[in-house]
Amino acid sequence: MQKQHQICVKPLDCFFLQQMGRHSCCVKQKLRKGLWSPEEDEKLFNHITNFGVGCWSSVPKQAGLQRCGKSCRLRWINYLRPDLKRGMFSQQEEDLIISLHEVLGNRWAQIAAQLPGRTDNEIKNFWNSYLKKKLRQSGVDPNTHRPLSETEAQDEKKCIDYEAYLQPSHPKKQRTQSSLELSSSELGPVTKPVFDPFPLFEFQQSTINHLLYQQHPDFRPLDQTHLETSSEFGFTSMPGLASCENVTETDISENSISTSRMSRSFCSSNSTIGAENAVFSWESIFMFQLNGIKSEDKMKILSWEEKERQQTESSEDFCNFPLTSLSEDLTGIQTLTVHGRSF
DNA sequence: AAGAGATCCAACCGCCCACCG
DNA sequence: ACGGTGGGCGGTTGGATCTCT
Repeated sequence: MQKQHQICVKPLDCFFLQQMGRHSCCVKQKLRKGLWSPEEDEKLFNHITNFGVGCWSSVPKQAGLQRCGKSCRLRWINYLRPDLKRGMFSQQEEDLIISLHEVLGNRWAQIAAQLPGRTDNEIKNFWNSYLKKKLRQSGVDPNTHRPLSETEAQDEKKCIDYEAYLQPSHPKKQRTQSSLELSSSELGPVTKPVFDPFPLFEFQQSTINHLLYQQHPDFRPLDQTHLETSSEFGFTSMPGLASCENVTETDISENSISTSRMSRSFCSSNSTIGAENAVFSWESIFMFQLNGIKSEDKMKILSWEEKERQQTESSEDFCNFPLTSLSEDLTGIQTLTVHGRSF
C-alpha cells in the first residue's frame, strides 16, 4: 500500500516539496476545500464553456475560484463534464468492469476508458462498495478473480442480494434515482440547491447514443479522450453552447424532455443560466449533443418508454464497443472475453 | 424517535511521469 | 542532464445518508 510511503506533510516539509514542484496546493491556505457549491460549479462550467480546457493551474484564477487547479480538473472530470452518464450501472457495464478488472487490475482510468460516460472514480467507488462484495459473495476472490476457498466464502459475512439490488424498489437504487424520477411537485421544497448542468444527461446519453447508433452504425459515444483531444467533437470550444441562441424550440420535441425527469435544482430554478458570453440552457445542452456528432439528419425522438424498451432489446450493443486504448500491458493478451464474446 | 453503526461517494492526498526550459 | 511544473492516477478519507435496533 502506498500509505506506508506517505509522510505527513506539514508546513516545513510542504515548503520543500513545493520547491520540488510537488503539490503546491496544500500551502495555499486560502484555497477552498470540500464540497463544491452550486455557484462554484456554475463558475467553472461557464469558464470551461467559454474558454475550453487548457491549463488547469490557471483555471481557478481565470474563473474566479478559490480552488486549486487540481480540484477544478477533478470537479470537471467527475461531475461537470457533459458526456457523463449518470445513474445505475447496467448489467453490461458491470460485466465489463469485472472482465476488465480481471485483465487490468486496479487501473481504473483504463477501465473507465472502455465505459463511455463513466469516470474512473465512479467505477472505483462502484467496485469498492459493491462489486467486490458481490464477487466474494459468489465465491470469487475480487483480487485474483479466482475461486475463494470454501472456508473463505463461508466466512464472508456481508451478504448482498444482487437481484434485489437491481429492483427499482431497492433503497440504494431509489437513493440514486430519486432526484431524476420525482417531479418537482413530488419533491416539495428544495433544501439543498445543487448546480446540475446536465440533469437530463441520463436521458440524453443513452437515448441519443442509441438513436445515433441506430442511424449511424459508425457512431461511438463520446468519451473523455474525445472531449479533451478531438476538435471534431469540439468541446474545447463548445460550439453547441456558444451558438445556442440559434436553437429554436422546434428543434426539440416537447415529448422528448419530461419535466418529471428534471433534477431538483432545475425544477426549482430557471432553466437558463446567463453567463457573459454563453447562455446555459436545456436547448443548448441538447443541441450540443447533436452538434457534437455533426449529424445532419433529423432524428425521431422516441418516448421514454419506447427508448427503454429498445435499450433492453439491444442490450448487447454495449458489448460492441471496441477496446481501443488498452495499455501496453495488454500487448501479450490476445483476446478479452465478455459474456462469451471475444474482443 | 433517537442514536449507533454501516454504507456511499465526492473530494482530497501524494506519488509518478512527461514535458519544458 | 537536471530541476521545475502540470497533469494523471490510485488509494484513502470523511461528511452525508441510510439502515438497524
